[in-house]
Amino acid sequence: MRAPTILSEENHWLEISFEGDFSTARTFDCGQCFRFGPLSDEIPLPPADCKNAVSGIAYGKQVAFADNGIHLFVYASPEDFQTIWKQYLGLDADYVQANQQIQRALTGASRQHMQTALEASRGIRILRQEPWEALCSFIISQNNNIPRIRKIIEALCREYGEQITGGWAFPTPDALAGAGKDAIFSLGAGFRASYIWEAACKIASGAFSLDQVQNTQIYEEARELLCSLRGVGPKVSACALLFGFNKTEAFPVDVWMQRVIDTRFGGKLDPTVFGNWAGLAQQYLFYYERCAACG
DNA sequence: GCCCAGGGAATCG
DNA sequence: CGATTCCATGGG
Repeated sequence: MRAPTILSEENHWLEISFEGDFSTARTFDCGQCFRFGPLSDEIPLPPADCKNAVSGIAYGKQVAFADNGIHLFVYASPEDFQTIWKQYLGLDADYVQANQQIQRALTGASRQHMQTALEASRGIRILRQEPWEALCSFIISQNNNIPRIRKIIEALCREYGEQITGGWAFPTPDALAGAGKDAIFSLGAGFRASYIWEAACKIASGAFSLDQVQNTQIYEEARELLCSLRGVGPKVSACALLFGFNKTEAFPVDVWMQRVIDTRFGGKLDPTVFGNWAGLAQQYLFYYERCAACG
């Protein structure tokens, strides 16, 4: 595949050409990340033909993204684009091939539905978030709704994250271990506070290694490692692996996805038919059901 | 197996 | 409007 290319730079906005599709709106609205929203007013507007500009904080930096349906626009330095955001957005992955694999995986009515979901979701990218942020965020996400998840995460960042231009970085495991579980509870995290704090302590002390999860190539082994943490079960581990550890074969099933499986696939859907791109297929099906199908 | 644990959103009556 | 339900996981 063709490598993404910086075409121009204006007002700190980079214009990027790349292969495949990219939808800023769908990528940042499909529930995979919690720290992006409408463009902050401290950031200059992208070129006039852009829609759906978003900004947020990841990898300890404020960043913004937009697109005009043809090219992608990134508010960042060219160096950061090459070393961080290109990978973050999955522009180095072959989504053309991924979509082909997803479309060919099924037959009959199932194949037809997958096709419909893909078209409605075209341009969603699986973001490659930081492992700790993804793990912590999806621990918080359990039995919870998105506005409240965002609120808890922002409180954690404001209280325990490093201050940077435009806000606060996601707090390190060290910082949250030092905070204590009562302090995390008092930010509104509820019963998840002890899960967050225990995970932070294990990672800060070296008793648990995120690098080991990252480097474990056998999916089931990586999943078991994560599930050894309290508060991390099948759903949370799948989300963390998909969004934070670049394990694109992860296939998170929450109540919505179970409903999709029951109503659209007769109660049976084997994620392994999508090979290493099961997680992308899951995002298409999930987004279609939650956002696109219901208008 | 069953209930419970924050709390805000969604849905119901 | 108020009341109820939802949510993913672990512990009692």
